[in-house]
Amino acid sequence: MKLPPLIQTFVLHFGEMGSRWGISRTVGRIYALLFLSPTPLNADQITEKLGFSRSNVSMGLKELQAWNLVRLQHLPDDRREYFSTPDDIWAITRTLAEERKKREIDPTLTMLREILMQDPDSDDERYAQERMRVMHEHIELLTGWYEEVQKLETERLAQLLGLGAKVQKILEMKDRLTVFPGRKAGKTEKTEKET
Amino acid sequence: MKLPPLIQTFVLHFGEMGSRWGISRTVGRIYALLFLSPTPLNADQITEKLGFSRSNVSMGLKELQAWNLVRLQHLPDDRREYFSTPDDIWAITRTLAEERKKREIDPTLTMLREILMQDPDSDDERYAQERMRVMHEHIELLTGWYEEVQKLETERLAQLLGLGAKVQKILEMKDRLTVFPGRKAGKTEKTEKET
DNA sequence: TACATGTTTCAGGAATTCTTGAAATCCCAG
DNA sequence: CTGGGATTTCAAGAATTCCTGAAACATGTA
Repeated sequence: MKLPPLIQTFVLHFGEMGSRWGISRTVGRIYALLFLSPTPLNADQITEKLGFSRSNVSMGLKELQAWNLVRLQHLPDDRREYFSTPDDIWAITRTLAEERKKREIDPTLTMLREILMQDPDSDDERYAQERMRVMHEHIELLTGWYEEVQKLETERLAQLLGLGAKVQKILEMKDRLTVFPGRKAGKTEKTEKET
Repeated sequence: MKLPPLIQTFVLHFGEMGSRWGISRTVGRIYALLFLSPTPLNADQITEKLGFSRSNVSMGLKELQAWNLVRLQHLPDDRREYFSTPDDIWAITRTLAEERKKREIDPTLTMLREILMQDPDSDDERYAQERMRVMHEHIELLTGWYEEVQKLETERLAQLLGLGAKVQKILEMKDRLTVFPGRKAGKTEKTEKET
């Protein structure tokens, strides 16, 4: 692997982190390389730059495609497949969140729903089921919020994140409006749900 | 392993998911068992219920302690160590988020900061560094928001999540107040940052 | 100190995951 | 239809991670 030092550091880091992110070292490095590349790369170029086998690169690219993390395109007068990552970092984040949810959360929600439909046979099971009910409700709350937020335009999302905890100020304001309804109270009090 | 069926399903599921969560099968199962248990359990009880080796349980508990996911306590007149998970699902979520950030995000932020201090030696490096700068800024925005939100009381947080995308309504309201300042505009326009 | 109970360490075998090269497949141009 | 570049599949070897039993260690008690 011969890469400029800055790029190499980044690529190696992504490789090492790969295991913590649920992908392999190879896949992490390929992604990192593509992310930093000003132009799309084909499999042979990746092989050459990273120095592992052609088939390994092929597998890695396949996995990245399954994650929707790379874009495949063709160049004019060239039969080879070129890969790149989206330019928009927000888009990347959205994809990442979506895919991780699909892999890490959804199966658990399904499992919980199935268990909660069954009847407990003992006190231990009754207690366990109650714990699972709480967990299920909690995850639904989190993913429900996530899905709503995922729909926001990037601009709004950035605005929300920029606010940080100042959201609290807004919530407090809303409370005041709800408790002592003013002109705008009608609009906001519908947003009340549970405390 | 002999457990009531509902509990066994949950425990096995957590074991299988373990790999996707960055923990091992063993650790996943131990955690699941503790989560569902109405009383704290000691290592021998866990060994007995899950049916793998005592030392494996010991390792697993050690790892769960490193994650701050289990609480160690002693019972009167008993020298053995008993383990349990916190009752509060919000507390569990906060811990999980904190630890994952520590393992999955922070090292990358550190690496990015180091690279960004260096001078590029070529156009490729210049381009790469620009990509990294964007990534770094983006992650800082996300983690900055996360840290703010992590400080909120659980009640406020639940309120925020319950709102979902209705937050957008509030943001729009804020916009209106900022553009055409009314009585409350002074308070909210300070929260403006970047769009 | 000797003993009993409980916990951790650790080296090696088991299981899983990763990586590779060779062969098979695909697909377009001529 | 054929030739050849491009990609994928696959079985086997390499590397890594997981799990175990035995031994070491720790701690409280007599």
